[in-house]
Amino acid sequence: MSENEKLTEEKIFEAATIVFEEEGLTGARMQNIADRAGINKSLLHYYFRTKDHLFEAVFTKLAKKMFTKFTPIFEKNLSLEEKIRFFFREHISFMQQNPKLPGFILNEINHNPQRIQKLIKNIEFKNLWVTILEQHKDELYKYNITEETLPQIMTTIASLSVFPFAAKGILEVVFENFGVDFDKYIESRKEFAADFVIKAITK
Amino acid sequence: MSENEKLTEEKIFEAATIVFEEEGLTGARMQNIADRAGINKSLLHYYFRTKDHLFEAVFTKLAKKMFTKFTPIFEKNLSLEEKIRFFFREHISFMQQNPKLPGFILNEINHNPQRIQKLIKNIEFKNLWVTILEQHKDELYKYNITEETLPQIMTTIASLSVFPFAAKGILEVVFENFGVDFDKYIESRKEFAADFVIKAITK
DNA sequence: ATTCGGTTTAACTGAATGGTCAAAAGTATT
DNA sequence: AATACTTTTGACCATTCAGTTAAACCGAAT
Repeated sequence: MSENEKLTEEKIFEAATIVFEEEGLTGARMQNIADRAGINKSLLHYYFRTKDHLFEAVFTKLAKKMFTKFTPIFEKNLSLEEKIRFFFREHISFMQQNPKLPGFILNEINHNPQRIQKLIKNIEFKNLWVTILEQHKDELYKYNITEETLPQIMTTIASLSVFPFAAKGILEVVFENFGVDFDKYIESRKEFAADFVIKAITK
Repeated sequence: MSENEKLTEEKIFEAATIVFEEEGLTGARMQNIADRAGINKSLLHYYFRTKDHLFEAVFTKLAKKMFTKFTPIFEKNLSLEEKIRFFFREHISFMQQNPKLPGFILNEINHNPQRIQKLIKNIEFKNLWVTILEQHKDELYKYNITEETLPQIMTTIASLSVFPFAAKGILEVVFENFGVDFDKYIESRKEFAADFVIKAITK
């Protein structure tokens, strides 16, 4: 039954997502995934032939989910400052709901960098830069942004948003000693990071 | 012979460091480590009884190496601005020589957060804050730093320094599309990050 | 009711892997 | 040179794990 089939596949996918995020590709066990999905291990191999197939499916979906969160900024009709604020709000909110995603993706890509090539090969980077340049010609001059500093600024923005989640395991423990609550810290980071960047790039 | 013993143990340690950094705890194979060290697999177990022992030894050493790079700032007799510049120069230089370390440590801690507790339990965080407060009382007022914003600023500084290495696998591929060289990017980041932070916190 | 497609299960396989053991090789001590 | 010790090795073991197989199950079409 196709109805049923989608259901099992969905169950497997969800279970695999949890286990892979938690244990990584090498640490994940097919038996563990099967147990979580409430099915037999053979059924895993019936739906996804090998562990690598299953991982590839899960990883691709999650990575796309993550990276597509970066792109809508280029489409919106907002000022640069508004875009920066919009990005931090949206991106951090997304990660609040998927806190293990950043660490998982960073780790798996570091471990196997070829993986990313498939994901971003269909992005036109030249166009992307041209788009920004056209949309914000005047603003780029108003701020300290040149073709030279753009990579620094882009990675800085990504840093401020992603790092707290990638380092969650450390920060939670360190914060405990300072009496800081991680969730509140994250909540206030949406605005702090935006303010910080805007302040830094304003002439 | 103790001379020889140190040598083999050192060889094992170096081999294990490379393999663990590359493959992680779960992905690393004892046979692989033995091969790289040019010794028999049994000898691994003679020096470090189990895989976990060996990992614990390697991880602890690397993590200490990493975290101690954060502390000397608190001892130096420099202005806050000088300290920030000093930190980015030193910390990024250190990671240039150990580019896989950040990703490795972040990942292993996320996977097993208890690990970090052992490492930082002997750091007195209350003292640390008092130290900063006393050393830079006037400066903290001069800049936009309060006890409220300190966690945000500390993690921001860490972000800017660590993230490019934690995301190395992604950035290298993305940069390629922009014609940017990762090593040059890192080199210029030492100054950029310092400028960026100082600009942002200056009233 | 029977056949037929897809689905699910239990039992199994073979390779990989962490770890052990007893013997060999090497070194220091007397 | 004999003894006692540590270091190194190769063969071996038990377990874990991804993946296979053949049979049972189940709902629908004939």
